[in-house]
Amino acid sequence: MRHQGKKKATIYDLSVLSGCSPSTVSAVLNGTWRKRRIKQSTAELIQRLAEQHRYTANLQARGLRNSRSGLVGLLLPVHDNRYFSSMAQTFEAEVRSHGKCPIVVSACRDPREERATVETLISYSIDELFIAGATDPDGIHLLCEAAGIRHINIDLPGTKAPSVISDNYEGARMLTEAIIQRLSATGPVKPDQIYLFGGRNDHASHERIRGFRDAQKQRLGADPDQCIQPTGYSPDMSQKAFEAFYEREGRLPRGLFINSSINFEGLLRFLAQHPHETFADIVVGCYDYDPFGSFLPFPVLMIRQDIERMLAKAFEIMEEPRPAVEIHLIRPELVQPRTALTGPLDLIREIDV
Amino acid sequence: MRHQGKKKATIYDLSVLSGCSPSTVSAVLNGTWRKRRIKQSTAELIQRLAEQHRYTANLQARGLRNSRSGLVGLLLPVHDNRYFSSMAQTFEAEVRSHGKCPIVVSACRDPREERATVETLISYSIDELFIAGATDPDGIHLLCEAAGIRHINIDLPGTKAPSVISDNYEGARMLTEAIIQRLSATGPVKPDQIYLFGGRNDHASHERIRGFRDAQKQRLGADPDQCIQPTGYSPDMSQKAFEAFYEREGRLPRGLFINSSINFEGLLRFLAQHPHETFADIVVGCYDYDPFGSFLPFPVLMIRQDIERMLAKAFEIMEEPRPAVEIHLIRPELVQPRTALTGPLDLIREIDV
DNA sequence: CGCTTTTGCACAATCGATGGTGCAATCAAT
DNA sequence: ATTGATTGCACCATCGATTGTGCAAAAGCG
Repeated sequence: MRHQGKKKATIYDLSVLSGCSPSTVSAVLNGTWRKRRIKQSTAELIQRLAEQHRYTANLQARGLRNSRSGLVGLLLPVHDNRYFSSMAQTFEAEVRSHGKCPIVVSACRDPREERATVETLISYSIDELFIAGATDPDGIHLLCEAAGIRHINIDLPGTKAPSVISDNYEGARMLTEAIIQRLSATGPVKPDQIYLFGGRNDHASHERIRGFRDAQKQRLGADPDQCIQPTGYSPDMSQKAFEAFYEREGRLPRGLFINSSINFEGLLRFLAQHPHETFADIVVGCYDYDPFGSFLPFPVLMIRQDIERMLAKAFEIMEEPRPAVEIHLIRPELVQPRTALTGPLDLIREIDV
Repeated sequence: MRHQGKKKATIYDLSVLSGCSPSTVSAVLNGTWRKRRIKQSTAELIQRLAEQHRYTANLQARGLRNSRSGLVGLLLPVHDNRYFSSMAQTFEAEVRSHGKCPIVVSACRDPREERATVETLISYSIDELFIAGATDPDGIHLLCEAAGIRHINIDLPGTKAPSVISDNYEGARMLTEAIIQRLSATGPVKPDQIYLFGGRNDHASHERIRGFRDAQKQRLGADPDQCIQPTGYSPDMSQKAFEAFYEREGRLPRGLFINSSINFEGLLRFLAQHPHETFADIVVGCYDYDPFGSFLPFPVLMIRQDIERMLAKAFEIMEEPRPAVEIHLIRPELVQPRTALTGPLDLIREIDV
C-alpha cells in the first residue's frame, strides 16, 4: 500500500471504501461499535481497511468534537536541571501509561509567561494540568477553573487547588542538622558559620529558611539574620553573592546551605575562579539532588525530593471526583555525600544494540 | 466581568454580542480584517468585546480548519540529563520567539515508542518536527513525509532528511588527545591504558569510536580492540562494565573516554562503591558537558556540544523551501576541568522578588 | 401470517474557526 | 440620473470525528 502522496486517510475515505457510513466507520475505529450494534464482520472489514490505508484519527477533529484532547500538561519553571528534568521524565511515563499524551512546557518562572503558556494549553483543550514550581499558582488556577480544567500544584503550593509538595521545612531541618553534624567533626560550630544562599520569595524558600533557622537556633543557639542570603533562582546572582561574601570575609562560610541545584551552579562558577584551598574544609548542603553534585571534592549533602511519590500522589488526587484543596507534604530524603541514586532513566529498558 | 461558569466564549458568542457575523468576528480576531475590508470601528468594537469576555481562540478548531496547529515538536530520547534538558530549554525559547508553541516529548530511545509518539504528534497536526537522538530517524522520516510534515534530524543523522549533528569524530579526537596530554604529565602513556566506555550501535558512537581510535593510534601508535567497551546508554550497564574491568585488572584504566553523561553516571555508581584511592590518578573525558561533572575530584575533560548553534542551524534549514538532504557538522568545544559554563538558563531574566 | 423485538446501520447536527464568494449600500464620475 | 467602482460585511461550505435519533430489514413469537 503506497502512502498516497500527501493527505491522510479520513473516516470519509474509509466510508467510501467500505461502503459504510462515516458514523459506522467512526464507531468501529474508536471502539464504541459494540455499543452501537455494528456487526462483527463489518467492524473487521473496516479495521482491515483502516490498517491498509494507515488510518490514524485526526486528534484535533476529535478534540474539537469532544472538547477534550487527550493531552495532559506539565508546566515547569525550567527544563535544564536534574530536578525538573527528572520530574518531566517521570511525568511522561505516568501519563503514557494512562494512554494519554504528555506535554511538558516551561515558563521560566515568569508569571506572565506562565499564564500565557497555560492559556495556550487551554486553547488546545488539554484535559489536565500539573503545575510545577509556578510563581503564581492561584492565577493559573483561575484560568483553569474558568476553562473547567482539572489541575494540581506540585512543588509550590497554591491556595485554591490541591497541592503536593516536598516537606521543605523538614527537609531543610534534616539538611541543616546534617551539615552541623558534619562540621562538628572538625571543631565546634558557631551559628554564624553556616549560611543559606539562594531562593526567593516563594513558599518553598520560606519553609526552607524556616527549617534552616529552627535547626540553627536549636542546635547552635542562634539564627543570625545575616546568614540568610536570598539570591533568586539564578546561578549568576548566586555566584555574585559568594564572591561578595568571599571579598568581605576572606573565605567562604564553613557550612553552606544552598537552596537549589540552580544556586549550586553559582557556587560552581565561584569555584572555577578560586583555587582548591578556598573550599578545602567546607561542607555543602544542597536542597535538590544531582548525581554529579554528590561527588564534588568536598562533602556535599543533598536533599532528594521524592518526585515519584509526589507525582503518584498528584495523579491519585487527579482521579478523585472532587479533591479537597489541601497541601500534601511528601517527605524528602537526605542523601549522603558520594551517593549515586538511581533515577527515572533506570526504568527504561535498554534496547538490544 | 465574571468568568461565566464553564464555557469559553467563541466567535459565535461575540457575533451575537456585536451584531456582526461570525466570519467578521473571526477576521477581526485573527488579524486578517484589513484584507477583508472590515471597518476600523467594527474591528475595535469586536476587539473590545473579545477582551471583556476573555475570548481566546479554540486552537483545535483553528488547527482542524487550517490543518496546521502552531505546534512545533521536539522528540528527545530522554529528558533527564543536562544535554537534552538544555536542548529542550533552548528549543522552547526559539520556538516561542517564532510565535509557535513548543512541544517536547521523549521516546526512551525505543524505535517503536518513537514512531508511536510521532504518530500522535502528527495526529495533532504539528507543523514541524525536530528529531533529536532518534534511534530510527528514517522510520520517522517516512511518517513525517507521508503526513507532509517538515522535519529535521539533530544529534543523530538520518539518510532521508537533513541533519544537524555534532562533529563527533573531531570532538572525540580532541577529547582523546586532551586525555593523552593530561596523562603524559604523570608519565608515558601506553595505548592500552585508555579505554572508551559507553555508546552503542548508533552513528554518534561510531564516529566517536573512530575519532578515539584514530587519536589513540596516531598519538600512541596503536588502538587495541579491547579498549572499546560499548555498554549501551544505561548507567547500570556502564557501572557493570567498570566493575568488571576493576575486578579483572585491580584498577581502573588511567584514561577513561566516556561516551555520554549517561554513561558517566555509571562511573559515579562505581565510585560510590570504591574509596578515593581507586581513582586518584585517573583522567576522565566525557562526551557531553555537565557543570557538576566538571568539578569532580579528578580531572574531567568534557565536550560541550554546541546546542545553540545546532538548533540555530536546524531552524535555519527549516525555513528553506526545499532543504537538501545533507549532514551539517557543528564543531563542539573542549571544556577543561573545573569549568562552569553558562547555559540557557542564563538567558532567563530574573523576576523581581 | 401478522405483530413485536432485535439487529444493523444511515442521517444529520455539532464542535469553533476560516475564507471564497456574493451582494447591498455608498460614493464618484459622466 | 445612470453607470461603475469601492466599501463593508454576511453567507455558507469546510476541516474530521462524534453521537442522538430514526428507520428498514431480519428474527422471534403465538
